[in-house]
Amino acid sequence: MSPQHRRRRIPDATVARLPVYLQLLNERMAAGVTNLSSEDIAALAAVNAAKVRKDLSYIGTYGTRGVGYDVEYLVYQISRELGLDHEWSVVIVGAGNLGQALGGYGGFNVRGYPVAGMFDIDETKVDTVVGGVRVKHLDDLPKVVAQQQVSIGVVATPAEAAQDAADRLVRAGVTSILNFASVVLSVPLGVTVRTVDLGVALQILSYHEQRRVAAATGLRPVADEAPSGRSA
Amino acid sequence: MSPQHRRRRIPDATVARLPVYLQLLNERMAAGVTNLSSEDIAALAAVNAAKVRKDLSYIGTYGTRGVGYDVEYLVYQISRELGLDHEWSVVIVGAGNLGQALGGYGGFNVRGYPVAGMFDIDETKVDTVVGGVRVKHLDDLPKVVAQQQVSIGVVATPAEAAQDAADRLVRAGVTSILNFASVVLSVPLGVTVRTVDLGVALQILSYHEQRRVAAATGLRPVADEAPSGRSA
DNA sequence: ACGACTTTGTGAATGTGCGCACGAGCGTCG
DNA sequence: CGACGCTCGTGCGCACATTCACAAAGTCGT
Repeated sequence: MSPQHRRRRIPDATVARLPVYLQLLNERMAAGVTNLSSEDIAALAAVNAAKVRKDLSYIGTYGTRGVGYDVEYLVYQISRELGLDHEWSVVIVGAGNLGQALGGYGGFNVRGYPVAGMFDIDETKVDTVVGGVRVKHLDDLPKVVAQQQVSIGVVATPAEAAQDAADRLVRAGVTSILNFASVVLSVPLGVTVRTVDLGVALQILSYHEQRRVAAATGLRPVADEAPSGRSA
Repeated sequence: MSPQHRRRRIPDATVARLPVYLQLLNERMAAGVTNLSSEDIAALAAVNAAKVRKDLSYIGTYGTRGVGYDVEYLVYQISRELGLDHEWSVVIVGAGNLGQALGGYGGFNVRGYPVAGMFDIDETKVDTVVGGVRVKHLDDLPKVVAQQQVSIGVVATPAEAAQDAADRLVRAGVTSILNFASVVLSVPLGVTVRTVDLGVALQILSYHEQRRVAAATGLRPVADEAPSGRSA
């Protein structure tokens, strides 16, 4: 009835998939496709069609029965839901190996996340230029965050320095942190942290490898039941 | 209890947390701590204590009631369960910005994932040296994978080349893929893929930011403007 | 040696997400 | 203009995940 469909809480699992849909919809749109069914999207995203429909239903009713979804309109709606209708400046803390790669990546700007500043505590790195951005001293962080209305911070420091970096970001007013260090950051309530840890990802993979090896060498009686192979 | 505790299927959610526990246990061990209770671990990992106990119960009963867990023994058990009792060679496909950062990162070797080779299709990149590894042509991939028994591959190519890279990895015999490209890779059953997408991570964060702003400005159902938002 | 205290391990309850299956709407064709 | 076919939106049951709550099992002090 009422369009308060919006603001209804969207499940985390769905929020995690929306960017994936958005990505592939953009790609198909660039290829000239104007309409896609939930089955089509499901195939492209390697998920269940019902899941696609349910996910999309959370952001509103934008499909046409008997036809499918208008790609352009859907892209617009998902983008708006994800807050991509304007740019979100980010600051990067840590100008080491990873920080430099991120700064030079370029993917930030393209996707609507311009790098408002890059910071390091190491004097020898300050004033070097990475990806068109000059590295500033960490003490200048609060000024930049305040002036450029930055709400997202990226932690690209070594593990030892990550908590301090996070503290400084929070104190400066950042409310979302993307953390690349192998540490569990402690932040006050109301601040969102997402950790992307290479080591964790590899260890999850090696767990599966390990099981595969164990299964192949057939050493456990209890092991294999369902032949339903899991994969992505 | 019984030794067949092992090989029981461990829930995905638990597998994703074990590396985090392992990380912090290692850190505390280095700091000289020999024993930790589930409460302690829970505090360090920012999760519920009951969850810690249940997670650990999946890999066996290694705690002592009234005391807690012996850190060293627990580290050993988790490591073994994750397949970290031996090294897993990895190959990296794509020697661009990201590939170079990964190769030079060093984190691979330290954590037991030595880089067996780095590959690119671009002739100008072949034979350059990155992080102590010489880049080889992608055509040499099968040889290296076979000779060094590599089972984990890293895709660090641009999105357009990612599927081809994955296909080559699979054909060469790799069964686990860590994908950094913004694409949903299609692989045969039995191959595990984990995608780490910077764009997705940022978009999840900006979704939360977006909600925060909407909440702060008083729940406008449709806000086509970006108001200046601040939060506590 | 025993009772008080601590902390684990786990059954049961609750919460969250997934996928089937089907009704509801839209377009199309006869 | 009505019947048919396609595809969306969603209610429902199932499986997985999280949290609670407590007995079991150990330690420690006296």
